[in-house]
Amino acid sequence: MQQQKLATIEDVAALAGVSIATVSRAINEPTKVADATRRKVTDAIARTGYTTNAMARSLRMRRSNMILILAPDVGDPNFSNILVGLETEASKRGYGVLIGNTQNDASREADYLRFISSNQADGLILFTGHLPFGFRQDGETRLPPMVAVNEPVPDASVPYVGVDNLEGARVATEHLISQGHRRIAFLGRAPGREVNRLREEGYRRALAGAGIDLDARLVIDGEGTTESGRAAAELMFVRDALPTAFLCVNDATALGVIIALSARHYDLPRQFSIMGFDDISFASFVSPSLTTMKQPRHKIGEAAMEMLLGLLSGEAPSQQKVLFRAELIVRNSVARVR
Amino acid sequence: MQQQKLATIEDVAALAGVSIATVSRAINEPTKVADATRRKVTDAIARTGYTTNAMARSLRMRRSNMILILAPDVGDPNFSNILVGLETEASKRGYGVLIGNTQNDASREADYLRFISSNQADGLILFTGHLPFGFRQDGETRLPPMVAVNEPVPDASVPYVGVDNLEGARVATEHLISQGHRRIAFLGRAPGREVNRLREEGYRRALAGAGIDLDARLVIDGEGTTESGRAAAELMFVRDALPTAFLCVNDATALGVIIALSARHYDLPRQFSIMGFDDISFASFVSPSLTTMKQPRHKIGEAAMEMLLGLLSGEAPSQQKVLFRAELIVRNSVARVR
DNA sequence: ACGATTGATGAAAACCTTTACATCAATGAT
DNA sequence: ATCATTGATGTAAAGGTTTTCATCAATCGT
Repeated sequence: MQQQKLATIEDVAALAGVSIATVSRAINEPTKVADATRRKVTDAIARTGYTTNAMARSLRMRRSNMILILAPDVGDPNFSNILVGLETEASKRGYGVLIGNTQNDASREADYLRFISSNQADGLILFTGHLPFGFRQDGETRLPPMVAVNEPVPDASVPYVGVDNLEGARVATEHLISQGHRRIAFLGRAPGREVNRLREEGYRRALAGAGIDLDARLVIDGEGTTESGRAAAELMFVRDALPTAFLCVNDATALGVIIALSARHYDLPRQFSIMGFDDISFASFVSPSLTTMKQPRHKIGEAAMEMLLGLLSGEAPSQQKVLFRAELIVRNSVARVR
Repeated sequence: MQQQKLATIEDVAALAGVSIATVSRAINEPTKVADATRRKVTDAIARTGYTTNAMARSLRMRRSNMILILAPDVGDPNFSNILVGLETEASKRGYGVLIGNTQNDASREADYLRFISSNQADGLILFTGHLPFGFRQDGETRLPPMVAVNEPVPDASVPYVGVDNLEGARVATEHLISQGHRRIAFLGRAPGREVNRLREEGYRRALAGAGIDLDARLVIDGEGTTESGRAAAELMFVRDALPTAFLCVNDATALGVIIALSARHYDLPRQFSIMGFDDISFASFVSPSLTTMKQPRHKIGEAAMEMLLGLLSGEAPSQQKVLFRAELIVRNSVARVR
């Protein structure tokens, strides 16, 4: 159809009056070719509009210089910023990225895995929090180089780059305590999810550190969605065990709490303080704007990609786990307790 | 390093006791091979764990069965749902997708374009609203098959799949009129942006259709961000020309308006009605929840991909422009005028 | 002045497929 | 019984690179 017969390395070689080997070298190892011929070659390249065929190159080199990013949902508010970091670092090192949107669907995961086994990608970044489906079956197949991000995977052999959730939650809780709060609820308990578990642990330690006894009725389950936040807040009213402040496992949950409390016509933050975690984009838009812990997403992306590319070039991972500190962002959803 | 010598078609052939040609046929055109041998081959494939090398295949076939999606920002709330539609249709037809996050950066666009010229992708989906950078220079280079989505590109030769903005804005405006509003503001005028222009035009036609004179002070510029929405609302107070209802060019703008009005302690929607466009995910979360026009994003994605794949197989595009109707979603941000 | 070293280049193999063409046996028609 | 047709399979070429090895000229050290 539209194949207008792209120029190949042979066309360039002919035009420049050299062999294809020389052209290849002029492109990839310019120092190994004499100045005069290099000029002839670059000239011929410009004239022909030659651009090297990535397929042929990958076939020969047995690697694609591509990284596959597996994400359950590219719409996730944490995703896009981390992605930019990943891309930045990858392109700096001559790699491209490829995004697979799995929707947590096993067959989609398996589909995307073929990118690896068919050499279309050399390494893997996992947002999914678990090994992709195809791998879980047979433990014996060698895992490709990969790095987890956003959510660690249970399999300990996969390095992880993320935020220090425990420490972050502790800082958040201490911030609330510093504002005089003693009855602080934790919304979003989910022992099965590593992130939630760690944030809860940070919360507990901060309370313990301040000598505050934990009221078990103030810890509510939730997976971290807005809806779960709303439901959790409602549940507190049903139980009639009210806190003065809500520490939410993430911003989405916090948003749900704000919605629930606004619907009950409370004056925020005067009557209740609310704290989130993540600092997703509209944490600053919602009203009251959300005091939260900010994940350094760009930096996380860069670090993860750097680690993966290191793995690819044979380096042993310096550490299995790289954690960045979350930063306290003070906005308007937390007030001093009355 | 981790290259443990993947099985090739030759290994399979040897194991099955046939030629590599037969293996290839058994995989790609199963009917052309006898049942007995086909069984032997599939068996051998299973035993070797063979998976066909996409690079070699693409090199030989001169196409990759990959589609490149160029998006300025994967975090855009409209993006992810359209993406799912694109992916669904692509994978149904044996294609994979590859996402390029351009950040509206010319050099990134050019980078990603090499995917096309180096045969790593066969076609292009554009979210960017313009031809990618490399193309704009030299008009003579043949454009690859591509389809625009979300935002049309000025170049008329690029087919477009999207929502009927004019009609949708008209319906939205008529909804406000049906609630008794006569002083309706339009926030987000930007004649240079096709989407904004069309929505404004729909607004104007609805007013004209209802015999309402347009008060020019009620039309405010804005590119469509939350911040622009907030600023536009503030500007109305400065001008002291207040409407009873705000038609916002999109939900992000509407959110800005809600923030501005809430900050001024107005009771919404009793004192002002607000309408958005797009139905992005948190339109239902914000308070008051947003009455808006819903884009059928999944359907748009599917249709766009279908059209692109049609182009790739040589079909002429049935139409240069495919528009879906937006659906009115009534929530709580619009009230009858008092 | 001569052999050894260096530097630049070319020939050809290898990477793994798909597919046009050839081959061969079996079937069908006369 | 013979010839044409069909169906299944194999052989080999082609797709565009990179890279090893060989070649050759020029430089260097003595």
